[in-house]
Amino acid sequence: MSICFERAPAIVVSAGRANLEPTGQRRYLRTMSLPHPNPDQISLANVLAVLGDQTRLAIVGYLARNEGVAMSCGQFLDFGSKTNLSYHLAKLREAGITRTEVSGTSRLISLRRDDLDSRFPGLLDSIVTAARGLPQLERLREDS
Amino acid sequence: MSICFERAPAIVVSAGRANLEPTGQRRYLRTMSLPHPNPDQISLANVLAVLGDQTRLAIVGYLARNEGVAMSCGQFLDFGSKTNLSYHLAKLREAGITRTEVSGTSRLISLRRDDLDSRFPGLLDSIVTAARGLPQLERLREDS
DNA sequence: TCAATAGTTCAACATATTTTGAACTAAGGA
DNA sequence: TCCTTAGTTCAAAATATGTTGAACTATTGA
Repeated sequence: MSICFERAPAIVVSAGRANLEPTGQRRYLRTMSLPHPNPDQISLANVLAVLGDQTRLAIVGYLARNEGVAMSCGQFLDFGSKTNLSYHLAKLREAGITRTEVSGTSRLISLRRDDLDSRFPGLLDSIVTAARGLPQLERLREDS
Repeated sequence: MSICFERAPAIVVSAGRANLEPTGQRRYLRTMSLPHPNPDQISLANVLAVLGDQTRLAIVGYLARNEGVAMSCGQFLDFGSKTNLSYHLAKLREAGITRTEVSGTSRLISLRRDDLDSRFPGLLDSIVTAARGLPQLERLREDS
């Protein structure tokens, strides 16, 4: 069991059926880096919207409490199902909140602290601090 | 034209048809204060989710830039239609972000700065500061 | 080379959020 | 008393978001 490949970027061939090779095969983008927004493309409203979700807020809290430790997707399995987690982690990456690096068969997730701090000073810290008093990992499921 | 009465609290009589007197008449709650969450009921995830919307973020930015000035709902008409604004202002109030006071036929909206600051230190300031560089009032419509 | 592992994608469904206009109410002023 | 003003409510439609399982792929290790 594992999770966290995340959605490949939409090299759309025909709407709704992305990443298909001419042969009809899917094309995964494991070896290339996943799309991350540039710092100036990170939108405040989007960051807030993405963090306005129990699951994602808990994930970010967990990342903050373990900053510096390499986190692979599998470590988040308590937060949801494999598929669902893949979805949430993609949201976090696409919003510019996390960075995802490829490392062998797994991926390493980290907070984009520097980018967030310089773009929205104090925001991440105030959120992470406020989130400390919140349900974490084990208590997440039944609370929400 | 005007806006901002906000949804009356659900003194539910039968689901989906709230605030009906036995006579079948609607009951508005103009003269009583509208329901606001207690400080300890303000949820971080909810605050973020509610602010993760262009319109509401712009409203809060506007309130922050005019703190101390009494703001009636009508002043926000540039942010949306009467009905729609009523909806967004209710969301802000229900999340504990704003306070709504009755004053004659209109209502005065203000930020719950003290409550937010003590519950989530630094959060409001970092958001408002970050929002300063964002589209405001006039530019809001075409941007989003 | 082959199996196992890690994670993604798709499609379908479920649910929640936004947006509208028409109908409405409550207070205040003429 | 009646009109105007300010704002709410409802119901319906449009849209967006979150959740699932089955099918899939890429890399690694045996």
